[in-house]
Amino acid sequence: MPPSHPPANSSLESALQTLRDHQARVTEPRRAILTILTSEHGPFTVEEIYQRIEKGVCDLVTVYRSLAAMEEINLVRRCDFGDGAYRYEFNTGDHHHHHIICRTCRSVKTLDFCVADSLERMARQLGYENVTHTLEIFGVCVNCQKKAARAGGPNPAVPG
Amino acid sequence: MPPSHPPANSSLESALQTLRDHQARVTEPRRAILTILTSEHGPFTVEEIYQRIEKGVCDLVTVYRSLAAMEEINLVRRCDFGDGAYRYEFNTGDHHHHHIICRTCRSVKTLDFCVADSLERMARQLGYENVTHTLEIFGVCVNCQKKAARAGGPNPAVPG
DNA sequence: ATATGTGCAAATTCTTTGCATTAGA
DNA sequence: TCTAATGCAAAGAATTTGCACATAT
Repeated sequence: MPPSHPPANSSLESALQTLRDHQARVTEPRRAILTILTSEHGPFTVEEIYQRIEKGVCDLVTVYRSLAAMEEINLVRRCDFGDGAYRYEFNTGDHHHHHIICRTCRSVKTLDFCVADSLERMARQLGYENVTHTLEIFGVCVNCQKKAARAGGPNPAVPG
Repeated sequence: MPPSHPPANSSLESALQTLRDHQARVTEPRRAILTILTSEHGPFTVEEIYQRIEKGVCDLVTVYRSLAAMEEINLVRRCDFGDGAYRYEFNTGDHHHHHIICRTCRSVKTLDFCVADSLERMARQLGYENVTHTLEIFGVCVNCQKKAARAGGPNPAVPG
């Protein structure tokens, strides 16, 4: 018999604890947001998170405010895919990773390591403190390449 | 090979030529924008570029549209410092570089090399095409550290 | 001559703020 | 209790769009 199961969602639990540790309150909206971010992976826009929350639980503005508060205590990380809307993802400790974003379908692949640590180190050597970085990679994924090929081939064939 | 063009303000001239090569027209606003971007270094917000242009030469909207057109043909590069406004800089060929942005005073230092080429290569190996990336480093510069120390350092040092 | 670029005004989109009310600790 | 968090409405900021007019090629 399993004695005491590790909590079904330990990330969620420790996230809630992190809130408490920072004298931030554990409210229903925050719990809902963190439930989403600790289970589904991949950065979401504020709107996307909002739509995943059961209707009526909270306002869109609350999602904005909660995420801002969570970013401040490093519970979540804000990503910028350069399309005008910030995205948030759960911050799994200091295990840094990065994304490859498909420029066409906006799908996201996660790269589980980081090449920029050396850059951060250099920034520190230049005298900077509190160094962080953002790095995103963009491209067109295989699927979208295929679709494009099927649709309008490499030669649009404009008649003379 | 065309005969060697005299490199007067070579960056500006070749930028204008790039416009022509893409059947984009060389207008006064565009010339003004490129003059700024090829002489002053460091990415500027649209507003900053606009304010550097002699008053009356063009509308703010034209700066937006011109920069968008120029980005499409890779004449300029768009940077994102995560503060809500995009920034543009002249794209010096494929010689990639990156920035260290001071989180406090927003000053920018340029790093003349790039560590992310390997990441791009990997993205290509994963099947992605047309791969690019964005990478920015954030920190607090030496000056701002000093100011902070002078102002309200870790120990307010009440005399007596 | 004609497609391309521009100005002006208004619309869109994402995000933030003010303030009265609610609810965690 | 008592401060932090929320809802609602409205403001704000950056960017985009529509359309008549101007202009580079």
